[in-house]
Amino acid sequence: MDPNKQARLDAAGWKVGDAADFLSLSPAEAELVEIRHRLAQAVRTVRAEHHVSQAQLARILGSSQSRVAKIEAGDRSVSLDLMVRALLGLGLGHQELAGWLGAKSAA
Amino acid sequence: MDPNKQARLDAAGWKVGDAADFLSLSPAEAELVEIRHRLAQAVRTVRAEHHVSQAQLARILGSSQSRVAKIEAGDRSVSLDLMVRALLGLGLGHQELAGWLGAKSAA
DNA sequence: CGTGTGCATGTCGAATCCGACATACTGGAC
DNA sequence: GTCCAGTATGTCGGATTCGACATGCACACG
Repeated sequence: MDPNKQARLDAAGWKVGDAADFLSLSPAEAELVEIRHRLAQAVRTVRAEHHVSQAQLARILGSSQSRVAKIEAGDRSVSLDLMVRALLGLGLGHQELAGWLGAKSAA
Repeated sequence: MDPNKQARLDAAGWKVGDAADFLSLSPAEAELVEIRHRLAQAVRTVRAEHHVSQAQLARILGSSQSRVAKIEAGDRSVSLDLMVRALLGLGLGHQELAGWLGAKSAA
């Protein structure tokens, strides 16, 4: 979070934590959320780099545009399986996948 | 594959390919198989290192021993989600997960 | 020998996730 | 302004995956 914003919120009497604090997630649950978010970002980024529309990716996956939109939105109805299949469909291998999982966040 | 073994099979008139050749999988399908195999291995290895039984891990996950066995066997009825949740339940974070995904295989 | 612990496999009803479709919102071209 | 491609959101019936349980096998200990 932007330190300036945090300072302002502090001054206003707000407690500042992350989503895990707020929802009281276990460490494992928080990690799963992080992973889902990273993969969702990866799909959106890689797809854009390849100049592929959601509809086109959907065809590659044998799915529909709406589901691709949900993948990138991190919708609750989307499993890790589908996210990973989307990335593989975009041509990534397991090594590159590991890169998206493990790389430091752009913050 | 062990080069010696391949040489022996060659001598016997066998064509030697990998599972993807045999089943004519697309690259993406082959990658998914690879990923599932790596995660299954990771669960078995990390669990053993922590001296945790399948039944104990099952309790951590809120699941049953039989499902943990299927996870480690790479059973078709097990999703990537469940495999990842198992690893997170064993205390791994997304970085370590990426390590298991991306590390070079022991061959 | 019997007993206990750990792991594997098959099957079930219930829960989740899927593709598909309808629909709505956006931003750029004309 | 009207279009249109791209994206987002909600819902549905059917497919997949879930936890649970039963059961079998192997191995160690007594």
